Amino acid sequence: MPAPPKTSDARIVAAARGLLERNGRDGFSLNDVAAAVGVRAPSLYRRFDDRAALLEAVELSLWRDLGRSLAEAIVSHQPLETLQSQARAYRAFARAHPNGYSLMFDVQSRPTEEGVSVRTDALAPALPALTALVGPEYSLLAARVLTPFLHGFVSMEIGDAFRLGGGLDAAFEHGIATILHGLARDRRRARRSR
Amino acid sequence: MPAPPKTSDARIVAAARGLLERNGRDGFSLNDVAAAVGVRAPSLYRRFDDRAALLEAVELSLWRDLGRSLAEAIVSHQPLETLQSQARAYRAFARAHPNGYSLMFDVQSRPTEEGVSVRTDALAPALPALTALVGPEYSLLAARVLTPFLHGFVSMEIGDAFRLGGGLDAAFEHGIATILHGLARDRRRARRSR
DNA sequence: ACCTGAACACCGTTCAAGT
DNA sequence: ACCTGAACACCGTTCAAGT
Repeated sequence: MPAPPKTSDARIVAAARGLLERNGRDGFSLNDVAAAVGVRAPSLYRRFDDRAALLEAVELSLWRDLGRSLAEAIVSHQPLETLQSQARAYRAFARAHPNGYSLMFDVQSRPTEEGVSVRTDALAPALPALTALVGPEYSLLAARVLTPFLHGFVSMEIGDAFRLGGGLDAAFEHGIATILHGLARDRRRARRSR
Repeated sequence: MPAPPKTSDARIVAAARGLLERNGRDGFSLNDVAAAVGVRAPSLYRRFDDRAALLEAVELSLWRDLGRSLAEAIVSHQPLETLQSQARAYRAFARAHPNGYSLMFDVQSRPTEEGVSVRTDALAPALPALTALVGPEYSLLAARVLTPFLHGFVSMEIGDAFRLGGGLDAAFEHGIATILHGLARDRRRARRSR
């Protein structure tokens, strides 16, 4: 007999993402997700292998949105200005979705192959400006200075780990400026010594 | 009637810390902790308010150990060398206790007042060298560049987020060098413009 | 004084039964 | 074809009962 679906993968992921953001990782339950899409928990298993698989789908959706934000933050032909704008977009994304952001970097679940490619795609919009700033042979190393700073700063901010007062906006701007200028200087030094 | 305790706070915390490291955050259970110290789960509630309180005690023990590592890493009177040594100690600590480290920065649980002071104490051994490098009025800002980089780098490393190959040791050393030189340069510029 | 079994509410997950 | 109630194992947590 016919039995039309009551919901869809996309609706489930959207509901799960909203609930995760509202209730936090520890308050997230499949019962709530099922109820939010008008279904019972066992029905979710027709579409997702298990809780971890559903959370991974949420994670992928978050990475895609971050990639979109970074692409939209390309505001100039000046690599320095674009990278600053993208750094601000990155921070704004994390502050807008703190629980989602911490899921994106959750240590407990290793990224799958799809996860790896979605992450690579998400950060790709920042590569042209970074390469323009530091040169192609140096961009991977530079990314491994900039990205850790960004991730570390926003995850500490989200986790309330900055406790000694002072404006975080200014600290962030200063950190970005210090790092970007330091990276650009590294390149000049490498050139000179060649 | 007398009833001597079968265990102690310290033994419970030690067992919990070992189990957390072995089984991960999601595999951590009070039943396992109780079994490890020869007791039943309800007995743990005499000593800790709940699961969150026990995990917080584990977290505090980890922060104290990190502080000890950073203090032992003071190897020179040269601030640059000491900070590099401490950065390596920080990374080594995170790699030695990946599940513990991610608990220390877990976004889900806000730090308590005791948590705040233990964190401050843990990072204190790095302050003299940092102040010597960048000057007292600039050390907070500098800490907010260096600490995020350290935390971001090691949490990405632990979470397997560096996927494009290349040696992570070299990337870490390079990042530290770039940031420390950048911070020192900031100070010189600030001096000159005064 | 300290520990425990039993009970409760709530999980994630499976599966046979329903339509 | 899709959904569900019932069941299972496993949680964290409470508490009256044991010694």
